[in-house]
Amino acid sequence: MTFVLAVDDDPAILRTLSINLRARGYDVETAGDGRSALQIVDERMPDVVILDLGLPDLDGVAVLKRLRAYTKVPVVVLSARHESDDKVEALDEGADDYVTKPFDMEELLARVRAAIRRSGGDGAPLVVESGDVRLDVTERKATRAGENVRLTPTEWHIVEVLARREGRLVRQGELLHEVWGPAYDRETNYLRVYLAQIRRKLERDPSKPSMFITDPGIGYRLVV
Amino acid sequence: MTFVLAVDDDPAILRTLSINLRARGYDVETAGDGRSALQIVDERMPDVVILDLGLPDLDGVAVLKRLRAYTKVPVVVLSARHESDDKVEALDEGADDYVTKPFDMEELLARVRAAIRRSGGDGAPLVVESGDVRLDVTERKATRAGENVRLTPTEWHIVEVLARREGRLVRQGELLHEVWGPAYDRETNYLRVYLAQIRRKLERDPSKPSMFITDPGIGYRLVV
DNA sequence: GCGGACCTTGACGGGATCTTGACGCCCGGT
DNA sequence: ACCGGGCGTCAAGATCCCGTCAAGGTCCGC
Repeated sequence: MTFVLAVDDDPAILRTLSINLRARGYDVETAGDGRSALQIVDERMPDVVILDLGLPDLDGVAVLKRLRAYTKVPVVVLSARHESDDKVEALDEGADDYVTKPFDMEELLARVRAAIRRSGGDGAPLVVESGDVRLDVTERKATRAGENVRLTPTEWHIVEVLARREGRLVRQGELLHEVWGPAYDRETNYLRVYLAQIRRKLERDPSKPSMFITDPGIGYRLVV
Repeated sequence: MTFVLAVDDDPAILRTLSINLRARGYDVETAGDGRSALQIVDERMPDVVILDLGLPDLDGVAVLKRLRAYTKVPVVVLSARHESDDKVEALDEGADDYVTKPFDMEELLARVRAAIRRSGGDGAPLVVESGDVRLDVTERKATRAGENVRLTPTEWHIVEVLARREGRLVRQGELLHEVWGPAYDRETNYLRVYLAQIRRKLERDPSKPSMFITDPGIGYRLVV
């Protein structure tokens, strides 16, 4: 279910958006101010955000900035006609598209669809190579000396997190949160088990890892 | 993916068009008035436009004129029976074909296909061959060892999505969104059922698929 | 309104995958 | 030398996911 977050201070608009989006089969949540919007994003990353620029607490642009600090979720901005400065600023800050109020619902829906399509499309394909090992993360294809190697979903998930920060340290807690969810903090044995499996499949000498390096007491890193 | 823009002021007709076109594997966007139609064309040139002549804001002919000012995108015009003047005028303005309301869906689809074909299509026709199996996606023709094989619309839709990304991974969610709509995310049993049917019809040994490969927990891919 | 093709939905067995606990090793601190 | 924390390894049981089948249900043409 595609999950849409709509943010506006006008309950009537939220209602209209909600009804129309739900009628098209989207899962919708609404927020009346920036604070709760950020909270919702935090606990359940939407597939797209519809963001009004005029909010009671935080400025819409401020919300966008905060979002962009840690996610690339597509954002379609709503702006009243006279707020053209804000609009430009919002696009600069990484909004994906904008619609001016009063807006035509069909147009908004079209732009939402377009935003989802673009984001679901090709993010930069993520490929890591080291020695005779090749990891195509977006395609979920791993080869070693030309041979296909099968990784399980969880193994891929871990590899993906490490690959996205290739060379940099990823703390144990971050890995656990990312792969198993925020409730997991101390189950470092999961990491031990899976890193061992990954190494067994990919490392030349699994007992002397050259790609998947342990930083004892801190975390792991993927070096090429 | 061939991209169709449907323009009509009647939401019911848009819905019907949308459903039928999507079911045939087209990517569809809709517009309820001339202004948003032009906007969509502006941001993402369609491969064909279905244009109703009776629109709330701009006249359909006016829309067509504006389109023709900068593009040769094929346009199939919809016209109510009594608007014969408009129809003639539309053809003069460069419409490629017309269909009178109430229209037969199959006829409209045929004319849409014809318009796309005349315009040179959206690129090379999509054909996949593997072993003794041949899949002509654009023509909706499947053969196996020379024998015709019948695929249902939904089966074709799935095959098309996989064929357009031949060799690459298509995630379960993408397939579900593409074929069944954004509300479907967890109905992976649909995929299981249909992939089984497709394999039964096309694979040499359906229990050991060589074309329609499962990536457990992630998605499917079509390899040749 | 009848029949057939197609789609939806639930159930189930088997196999892959995940979870969990136990154990031994290395290493730094005492 | 002893001890404890952190790590790698292993294996067994639980769980999840896939392929398969079959029973309705819906839609469309005759």
